[in-house]
Amino acid sequence: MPPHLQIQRALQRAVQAVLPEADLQTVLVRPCPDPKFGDYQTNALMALAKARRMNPRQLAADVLARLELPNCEPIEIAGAGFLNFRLRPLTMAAALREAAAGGPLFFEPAAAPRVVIVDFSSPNVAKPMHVGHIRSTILGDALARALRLLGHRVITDNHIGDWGTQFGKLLLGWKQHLDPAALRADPIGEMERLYKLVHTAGERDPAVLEAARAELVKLQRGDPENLQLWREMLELSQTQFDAVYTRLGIRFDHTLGESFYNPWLPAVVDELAAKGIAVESEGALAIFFDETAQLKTSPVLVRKSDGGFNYATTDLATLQYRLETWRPDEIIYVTDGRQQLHFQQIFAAFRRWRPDARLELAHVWFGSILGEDGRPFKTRSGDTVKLSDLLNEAEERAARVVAEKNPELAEADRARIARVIGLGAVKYADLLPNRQSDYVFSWDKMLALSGNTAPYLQYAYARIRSIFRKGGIEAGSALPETSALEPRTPEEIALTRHLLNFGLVLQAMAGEHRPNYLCNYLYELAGHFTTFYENCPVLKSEGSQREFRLVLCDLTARVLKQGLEVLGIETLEQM
RNA sequence: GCGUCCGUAGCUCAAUUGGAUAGAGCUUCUGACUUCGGAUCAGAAGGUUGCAGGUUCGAGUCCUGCCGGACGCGCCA
Repeated sequence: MPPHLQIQRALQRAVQAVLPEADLQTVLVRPCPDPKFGDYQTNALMALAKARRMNPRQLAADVLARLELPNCEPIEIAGAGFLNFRLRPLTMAAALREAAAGGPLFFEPAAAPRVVIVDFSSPNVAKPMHVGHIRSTILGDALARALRLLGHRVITDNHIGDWGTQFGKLLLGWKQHLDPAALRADPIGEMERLYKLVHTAGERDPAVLEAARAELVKLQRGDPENLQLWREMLELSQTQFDAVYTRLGIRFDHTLGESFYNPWLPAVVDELAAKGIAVESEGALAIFFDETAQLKTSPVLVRKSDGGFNYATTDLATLQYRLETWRPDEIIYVTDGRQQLHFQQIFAAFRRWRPDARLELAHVWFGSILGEDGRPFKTRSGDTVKLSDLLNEAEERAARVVAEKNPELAEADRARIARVIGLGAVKYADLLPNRQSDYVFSWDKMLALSGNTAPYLQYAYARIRSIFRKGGIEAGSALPETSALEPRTPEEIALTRHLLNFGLVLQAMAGEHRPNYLCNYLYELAGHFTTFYENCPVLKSEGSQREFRLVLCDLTARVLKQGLEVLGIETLEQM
């Protein structure tokens, strides 16, 4: 078991002995902000004391008296009531050995795995995937990977936008203005052109809008011709989506679009009406809320006055289907922050509809991508940047740098390396900022290859692999005794301390759905490694010191690799 | 009007959700030994955390007011 969990559990037992009614979920340890205080600390006792009007230092003393931690140096109470823990060198050595011997890298897989559905990406049919889709796609994929690594059963589902009013305009455009050659050359581009054509015409001529609406009604009633065309649009779009996902290394367990749930919509609405949850309002069927100030601002419609259904209806039907099909413990929706009200409405409606369901619902939202002018992102022509163009540019820029830095590599290797570096840079740039901040899109920032970027982490990894190549050593081939694994120099100690925190950070990332925690951890890890690398020769050292340093290098490489893997980023032996 | 989120170094962003001296990258400047990859490293410079109050052992974080911005608010998804 990783040391921080040993401390945390001992601490929780001691707290329970002193304050039997305390919520142990709040009793957590974390890394010390400054090594001079120790390796780990807790500030939970101060919060517990405050809530009970107790003297925090007295509470700390009482807990301390019941705390048994043979793996730590004597524990001190500091400041207003912090407890600081310092690991004995042999404890660090034992933790390193456990991981080096093939155990988990400083984390403990979940004892009780949860079933978690991650709903992300969700592009729309007949539209190109643009930079706006990248955040949901990459963020959702990283969260799914983190939860999987921690031992949970993760189900990913791409809830694509394959139904709705846009198909009226698309069908009309397809029937009147389709250019078959253009469709073969660039299906999405052609469908987008058709949609815009009808949309613009509709703004001037109400008859066009009426014709589009008629096509939509025909589709919804199951007209064979329109259904056939709709399926064709779907298939063309799916091909494009798949190309992007393959490139990004992302796969979904399921792709159940909105249309999949059509058969259940009437029954869902009937049940909501029968239970009195949804009520008649201005000809439509609506659910009103008063749970929070935000929910009071507006009701949600589950049936329009013309009898049609909308977004909320589909989402409720989707919830029901997922609940019955997969029995999840949690569903995570990864979408734009503009949908916050919508998801609060869905969640609140669900609670009333299925009050007994033990299901956690999380809306993991992210900020908008803005242009350099600080306004929502558009290029000068008014179109957003296509995702495929962004990825192309990333690979091209990386290829230029690879050619410059490492011209002796074979051409085929260079292309593969440039691909890994370019895609890594894009993904990392997207995962690094706090997801809730709006961010300003910039080619140079998105595609930067130095500083706090994926290539910096990949470079640290490649350097370690280079040490093993140069020394003719197989990583993990000879594992020294625990006594030989005690860090001694300041650089060794700093690197070891940081390695030990990998599990803690993974847990925090998964718990709060924030991949930037892991990005920052890995960046700091690479920084500690580089400092170690500058100051502590590995291959030229001797005896047990050499063995220890090789283990440290190997573990650093493995944590970097696994951490990057969680972010969906590949590593390279050479770059 | 109501609601949500935000305002931190010249620029782009962090700050483990109330913790100890607010940290990085980019930019600028100064350095790096015939030692494992210079996509690197060491150092310098850069701050009244929008403004004014309040809460407490302790506030960038919580509360109130103001200034500024983005977004959302019944028949789109």
